[in-house]
Amino acid sequence: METTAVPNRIAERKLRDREVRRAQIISAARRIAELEGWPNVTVRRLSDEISYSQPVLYGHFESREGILAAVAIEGFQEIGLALEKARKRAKPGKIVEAVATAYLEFATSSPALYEAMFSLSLSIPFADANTPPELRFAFAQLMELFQGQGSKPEVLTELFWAGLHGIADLTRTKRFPPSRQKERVKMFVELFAFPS
Amino acid sequence: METTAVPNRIAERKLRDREVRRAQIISAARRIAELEGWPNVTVRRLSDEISYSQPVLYGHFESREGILAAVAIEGFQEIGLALEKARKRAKPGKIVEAVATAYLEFATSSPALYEAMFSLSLSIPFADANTPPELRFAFAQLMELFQGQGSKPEVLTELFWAGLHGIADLTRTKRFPPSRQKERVKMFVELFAFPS
DNA sequence: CATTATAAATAGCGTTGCTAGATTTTCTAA
DNA sequence: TTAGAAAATCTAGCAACGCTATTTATAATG
Repeated sequence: METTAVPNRIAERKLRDREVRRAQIISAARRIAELEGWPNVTVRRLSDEISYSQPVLYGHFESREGILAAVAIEGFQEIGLALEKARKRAKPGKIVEAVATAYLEFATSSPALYEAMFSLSLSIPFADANTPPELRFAFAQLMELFQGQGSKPEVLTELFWAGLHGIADLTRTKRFPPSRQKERVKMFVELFAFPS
Repeated sequence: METTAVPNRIAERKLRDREVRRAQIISAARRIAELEGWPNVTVRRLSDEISYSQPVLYGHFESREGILAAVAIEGFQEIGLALEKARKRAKPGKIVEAVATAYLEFATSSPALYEAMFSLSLSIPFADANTPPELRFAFAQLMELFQGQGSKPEVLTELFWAGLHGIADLTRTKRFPPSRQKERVKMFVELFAFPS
């Protein structure tokens, strides 16, 4: 019973090490992307950051795109939690405003992460059975807002999401001047606060 | 008077030829992008399509990105015209709906072009003095819709644009199922039809 | 300790955007 | 008409990219 127990502990340690390294890769990718942009997140650069040779990365991810996809999923996890927190802490009547603000705050404070989630065209399945739970959870937070009222909460949620994403994306790509952001959010919230 | 007239005609012809080739490059880029995606639009591939060597392309554009930027500007020109047409032909009371539909129709029918305009992060200046006129014109078409009513037509226009872009982008990247598109447009238009 | 299994590194392939330098074509002027 | 200048174009190659077959080093096993 001990001759098998030792190999188990070793195997477990190896697994832990693997996870640590995987996390390091994702973390390095995020950091570089946020500081220097996604084109600077090369496989060579990442292997340098974690002090391993390139092929090691391919033991963790299928391809460079796989790394970006992992970052994106981490992003969906985080935005989901941020939206949930905003929704639960908001005063009644200010819920829509709080969630909208949280969404845009997330996009503004981590533009490269937001870019990975939406703009880099990664092949993450969405509205089907293989959709990662992190994505479902994030979308569910938006759905909560329009659950009671109206006849088509799904469509309304989609429009709310589309509006927020549009603002975030056009701001991120410098189409919108950041100066009017407050006004924009105010008017946007009014549109969705009481959709007769 | 003739010794100078002849060189002029030659110079003019050369200029015409240059323009033709420039247009060929842009056209080939659009075609390939729409059929095979932007990653397949390589400088080698383009030089092949126009039957010239690679360096010739760099006599027309500063870089590969410069070619994509030219495609994007062509796209803004076209969407501007499409929106204007929709606005002018629409029945009174149906103007917002007509423009919204035209916008989404444009994005759906030329997804790669739309991607070049918005998703590929090209450095086209926007809200400053160097903004290309094609962009100003396109945005002006949206502004027309909310000119009379409300106190802040600019902000309202931005929100309308953001909403349309959000729908277009999330549909293009498979976040939204195309099935509910009609419903989405209907509800979206209602939100903006009478913003008290 | 010898052997086997596993983990990691080296080295290199094919492709990319881009460009210096050689070459050809075109125009100018004697 | 033709020699020389100017302009246009091509050839060939660089550095960097994603990715991988093969070799080498490390670790676990009997």
